[in-house]
Amino acid sequence: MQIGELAKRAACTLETIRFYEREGLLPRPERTGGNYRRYSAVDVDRLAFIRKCRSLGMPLAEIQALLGCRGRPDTDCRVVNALVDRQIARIAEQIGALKSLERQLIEIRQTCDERQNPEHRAGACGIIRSLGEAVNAMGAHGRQARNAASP
Amino acid sequence: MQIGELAKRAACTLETIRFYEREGLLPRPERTGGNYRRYSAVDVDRLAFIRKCRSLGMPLAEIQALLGCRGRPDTDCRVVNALVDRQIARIAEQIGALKSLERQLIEIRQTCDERQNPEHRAGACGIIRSLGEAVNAMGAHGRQARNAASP
DNA sequence: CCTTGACTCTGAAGTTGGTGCAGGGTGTTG
DNA sequence: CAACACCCTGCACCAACTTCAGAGTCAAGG
Repeated sequence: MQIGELAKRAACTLETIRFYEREGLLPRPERTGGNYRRYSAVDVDRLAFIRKCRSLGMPLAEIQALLGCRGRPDTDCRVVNALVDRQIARIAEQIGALKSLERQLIEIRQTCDERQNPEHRAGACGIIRSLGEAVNAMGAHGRQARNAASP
Repeated sequence: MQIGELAKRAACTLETIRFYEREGLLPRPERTGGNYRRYSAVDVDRLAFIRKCRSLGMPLAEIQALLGCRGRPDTDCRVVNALVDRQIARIAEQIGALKSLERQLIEIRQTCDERQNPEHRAGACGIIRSLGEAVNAMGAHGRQARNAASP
């Protein structure tokens, strides 16, 4: 099959596939006479694995490691467990950080009391004041949720 | 004060300050004879505001808008409310997506039964198998948590 | 006066995980 | 032979910074 078919089966784009190839997650495939990439069922499996891992939020470097374990069945699978555990820990940490953000935002939101500010002037708005105050007792050890503001 | 002092007070790096200047979030400051940036208390406040908003996960474009509201006290503060509400909604959505990931990862983690696989061989590890399976009934409408895997 | 060290400057490139586009080539069908 | 779908490469772009190279500034010590 060619790249469009593979993309359809993995529900991703052609660009993503070529990107994974550049990054070394997918092997360089054979080419047809017209220089088209040609893929097989093995590639479908491998790409499905990668996309599944990505959908679980794993970084490509760790997916790379998991693919290695997958290819060598004698690998100690505690390596695999460790990677998954690390991912679980990361996600849990992010959830914690986001919940903290959510609490703070809701608190800040409530400082705009519509009754005390019936003309809706920003100068009297508690939100602007709240946001000007120093960061107090933020989430944990100085590390912030770096990507909390993704689109 | 010069940039290092401002960075210390805002608990950020020099590069971040220069970056905000390039992006138009901080005004271009006066310079000393030696071409060093010189800042005042107003800049400390403004930067603190920006960092607070960033710590709450807001994108720079929205912080820009909030800074505008902050500068013009007659602005209708419902604009501010809308920005904060939007941010709360984003955070809530992200928490939901991450919780779904967490559930899936924990489920997958449990497929490595240490009793059934006493030699810890990856070939017999249920995790590798689970990760190869198709993505089934993932979080909501095809949209994934793009940045779930931030370091 | 000179040197050392702390501080600052600019501009460019790297990070992550892709997305989008321009400008072309290939292959099938009518 | 034209239209169209499909594919190719290589580069630029997104957010929000971070890192780096190479150079300039300034105060204190010898």
